Amino acid sequence: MTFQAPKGTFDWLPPRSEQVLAVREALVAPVRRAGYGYVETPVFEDTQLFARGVGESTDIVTKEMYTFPDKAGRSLTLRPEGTASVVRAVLQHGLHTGQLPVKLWYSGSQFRYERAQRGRYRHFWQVGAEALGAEDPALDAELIVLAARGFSSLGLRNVTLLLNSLGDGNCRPAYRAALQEFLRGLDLDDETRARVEINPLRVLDDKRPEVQARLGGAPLVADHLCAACKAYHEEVRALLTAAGVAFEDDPRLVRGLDYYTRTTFEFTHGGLGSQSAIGGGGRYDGLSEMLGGPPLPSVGWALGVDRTFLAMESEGLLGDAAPGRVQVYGVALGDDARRRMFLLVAELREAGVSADMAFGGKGLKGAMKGAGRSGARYALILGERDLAAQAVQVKDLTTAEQTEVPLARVVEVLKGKVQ
RNA sequence: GUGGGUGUAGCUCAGUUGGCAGAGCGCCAGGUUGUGGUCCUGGAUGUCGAGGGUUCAAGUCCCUUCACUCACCCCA
Repeated sequence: MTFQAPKGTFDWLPPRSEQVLAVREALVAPVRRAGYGYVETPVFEDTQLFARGVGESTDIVTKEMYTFPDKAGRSLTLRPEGTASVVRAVLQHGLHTGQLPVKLWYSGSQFRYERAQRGRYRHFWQVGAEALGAEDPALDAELIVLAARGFSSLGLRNVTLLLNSLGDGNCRPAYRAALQEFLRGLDLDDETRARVEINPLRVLDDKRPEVQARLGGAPLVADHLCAACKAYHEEVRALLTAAGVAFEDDPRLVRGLDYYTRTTFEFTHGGLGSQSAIGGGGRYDGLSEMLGGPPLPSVGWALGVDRTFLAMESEGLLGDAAPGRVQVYGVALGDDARRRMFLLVAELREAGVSADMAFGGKGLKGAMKGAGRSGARYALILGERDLAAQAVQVKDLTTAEQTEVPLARVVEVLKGKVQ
């Protein structure tokens, strides 16, 4: 062993890598059907984008970013999340000056410098969707429904949707002050006490039992929402109910990014251990302005691909049957036959038939073994005898039935067999 | 950043009061000189995570260190 993947990272290898690809596609499919367009942004951005967008007081910004100077001395950061980049791209290219909302989805690597554990890695994969430039509870509901459909299309049953509203610029300051006053009266450790001053809402999210025990009488945001926020939230709830998406009201659900306003939600799964969130998001009406743009009320989510994979594994949804990698596998004996097989395999691929062949000068037995392992339905056997007869043996590996087919017709015949 | 657990073959793991480095799976070859998946036979593969110490002798005991992993914190 010479090198290994950096701490907190891991490799996806076949056959699991094929499965994770399918998971990613399944999560994205509902969004694409809803008219969201694909956006791809750089893996690194100006550090200030995240500092201002995600929030200076968040753990992500204060402790978890991969920040580095480039050769010209610019401070860059590997993206710890996707929303800030999407908003930046929308503003930079003026997408918001066209018809609203702008609906976008993305899929890609995210990076956070954290101590790794099950379901939490320094390099992880998210798919995300954002709808920018419209304040409409139907948009919040649409995104939540699309995420729920993504999870259910994978067969996941043990998923819980938690829902809350954080209020807006009108009602949140008063709530924040009331909460702060309550929290200051509690006996808390220094770190938590500091959080009370910087971001009191996140204290509600603390999972430590001794902290939770003290939060019993804490004021809840639901009781402090202004009329507009309350009506908005009720509409989101009603739409979800109408769409048949079950949810739980969680007045303590806060989430760790500063830009959220009004609707927040999280999808959790019971099979993951402590890293139970497999997706989450919310409304971020003020983010555009924080990044120097015009008011652009928006909502979005990100779903964790790796965590969704783990959730599926815990529900036994992955199976262990490796899917066939190719439909046809070539076995050649002798140099002349090998050269001919090389061309035949290329012709098959051109014709739309997936094909592989034995490499490395294996004997017949070893090559046939390779055919079996490839998962191919058909093996093509070409020896000197067959070559002389301008024919190839086509063997059905599931029935062991073997027929001779003229070389000139074999592509056509196989095309018909695998259709 | 804090606390636990685990490091032995490619993988999953045994290894007794300290006494020749092991099994299953996988891989390779043969049984079958032109036929896989089953079966039988044989074979290869080790810095026992690393460094130091105790001992006639260390995978095993002691110290240090590294890696992985789980949990806390936080989050997808």
